[in-house]
Amino acid sequence: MPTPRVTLLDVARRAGVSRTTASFVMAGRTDMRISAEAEHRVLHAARELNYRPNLMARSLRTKLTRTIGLVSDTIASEAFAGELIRGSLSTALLHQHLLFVGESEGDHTVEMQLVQDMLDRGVDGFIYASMYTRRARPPSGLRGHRVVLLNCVAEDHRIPAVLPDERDAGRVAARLLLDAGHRDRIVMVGETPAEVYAARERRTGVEEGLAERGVALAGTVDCLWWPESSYAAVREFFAGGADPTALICLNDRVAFGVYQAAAEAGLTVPDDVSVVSFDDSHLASWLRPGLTSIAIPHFELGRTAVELLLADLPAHDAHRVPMPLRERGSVGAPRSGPPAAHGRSG
Amino acid sequence: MPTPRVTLLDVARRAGVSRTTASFVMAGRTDMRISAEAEHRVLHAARELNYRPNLMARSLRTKLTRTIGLVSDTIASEAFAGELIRGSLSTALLHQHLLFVGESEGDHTVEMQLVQDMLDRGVDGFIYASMYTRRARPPSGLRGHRVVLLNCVAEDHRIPAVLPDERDAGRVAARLLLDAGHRDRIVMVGETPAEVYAARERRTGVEEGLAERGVALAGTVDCLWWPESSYAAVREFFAGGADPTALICLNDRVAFGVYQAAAEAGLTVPDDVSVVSFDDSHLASWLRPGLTSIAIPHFELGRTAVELLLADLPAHDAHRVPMPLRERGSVGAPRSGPPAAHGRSG
DNA sequence: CGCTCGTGCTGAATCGGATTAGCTGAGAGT
DNA sequence: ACTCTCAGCTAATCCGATTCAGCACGAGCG
Repeated sequence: MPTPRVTLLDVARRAGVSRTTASFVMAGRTDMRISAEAEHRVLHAARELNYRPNLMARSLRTKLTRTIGLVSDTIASEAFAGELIRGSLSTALLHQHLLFVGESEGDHTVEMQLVQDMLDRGVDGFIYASMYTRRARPPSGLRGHRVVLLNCVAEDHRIPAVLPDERDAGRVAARLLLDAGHRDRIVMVGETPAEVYAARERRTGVEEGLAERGVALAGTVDCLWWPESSYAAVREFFAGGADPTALICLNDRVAFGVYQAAAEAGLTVPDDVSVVSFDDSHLASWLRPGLTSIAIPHFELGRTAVELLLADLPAHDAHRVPMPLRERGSVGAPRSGPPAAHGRSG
Repeated sequence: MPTPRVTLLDVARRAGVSRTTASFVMAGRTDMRISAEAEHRVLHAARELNYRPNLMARSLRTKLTRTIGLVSDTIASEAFAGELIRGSLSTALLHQHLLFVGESEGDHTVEMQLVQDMLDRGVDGFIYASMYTRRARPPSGLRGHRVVLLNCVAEDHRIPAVLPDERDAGRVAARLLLDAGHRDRIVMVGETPAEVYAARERRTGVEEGLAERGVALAGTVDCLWWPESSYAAVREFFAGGADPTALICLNDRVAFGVYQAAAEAGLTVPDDVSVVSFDDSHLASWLRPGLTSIAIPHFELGRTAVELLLADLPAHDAHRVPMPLRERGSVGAPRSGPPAAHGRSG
């Protein structure tokens, strides 16, 4: 039954009051005096008729739609995008909001069209999300509207942003190893170009975490953030006689390569060498032993962005979301004595 | 600059015509006579003022919002969900529509709330999507509204549905092997419970495809759709002296297990045994040799659902989307002579 | 007894478009 | 000269809420 929609007038008539009165009761407003009697009649009638306000009509008047636009560069490519959307979505729903989702695929024209289309539909605000943390230039159409950046920061820092707290994650990784007993044979694996936020922050965090207890990195293995690259670099590192007790990998793919190189060098994780990493991708749970990794909190990022948007907080620099440590089996105590001889022969 | 919105009245005034005339020009309607002169003035004014119609106001009158609700059970868990959304999204955008995205996580209450919230915002139609093909009971709130089912079918078959053409995919797999020269030593791997749509259809398709050329399956290896299960079952199969030239795996994870079992039996893919599979997940491209697999067309499924919804086609049984064959290196000609001896010793 | 005041409520305007009904002035037909 | 079209436009209404500006009535007060 495609029921003809019940309007406020229907409710008012049934309750024997004016539309105005019905409206005030439904809005729960107390600044206008309504008798308990009338209020009850209206609520009763609304329930009986199964009244649902027409949000388009309301929006026309109030300029509010209880609707948020999520504009991102990529939805499909990375598996975790789903979690990010899910976090935003469920939080929006909690606040009686709905989410328009749009993806630009990096195309600036598409992005502008999306923003326009959403504005035409009167979204109350925007979440402008990037799938990897970067410096971004949100489209000009967003100026003058409520916006929260997700996983990116604007050039002028005038827009509130939600970011994973990469620096703290670095500190956590450092402390984890220190607590396990490692000290001056901790090495970092992976390049850290200054313009890559996650790289810079993670490294800084690690160094800070170690410095807190008077320790410094024993060295760095420079390589791309891919298994092949880290495998090759770390194999050479071992071959050159290096003898770390722990390796901090800048992401799970790097750690994957490190596992391969360690196995080839006859080293066991974590007995001979401990490994800790960042991202907590699926890979981390697939590896043997399970890789201890510090997760990117995708769901929380989405949740926080929506909370921030709806709370309309002032734009301080950035809101950082803690990155949770997922401990598996790749970190242990360092070998106590001097290192056992090792090599390809075993 | 949070520009105060330009209204139709502003445009009309600037063009020196009435709101009515401006409205007709903007709507591009020809059933009302407007001089070329007036039309030009209106269009010019609209452009000058950068006029954008207020869609809430329009919707209030027309009951159309150019908005679609996508309600699904799961967004995050499966990686391919992104592609499905992306297909729907880009197609909607092409038709000047926007997409509300909602996920129920299987919770019926959440699902109902989502549908209500979307209806309150006047969506023109729904896409009710499932992340794996199944029989579904769309919530009662959808009754009387335009709906397309995506990746699921309703019990009463009264709602148009979009499904991957699994049966045709089965035929394609069969023909691929026949064309490569295989005939009566083709074996299927994976269980096919009647209630699992993909299983039933894929098997039927394979049998049809073979039957077209007078061939029948040489046998079936029964196992779950997971690597461990197929590995164990196929290993036993080989150990029992079975000697297939080709294996049709019911998905890529099954094929993964088959690769392992084949390697262990000293069989090379595709020289000793050809393998073809379904899904075309990432796994297929990761395996060596690359796995020839028949893809689930996620993007196309999303696209087709939106097209169907907007075209308002009558509900015939189901709209089937072709599953494209992705050829890699796992299918070759069968060994010509009698099978070489083989076993664990190679 | 008339006047103010507070309570409880209502009529009408408003938001920005779409749409219906009708008005005007020029040229054609008789 | 007098209707009759018809092209070309406009006034008015509607969609369904929110909200401003009162209005009636009874109690309290001097």
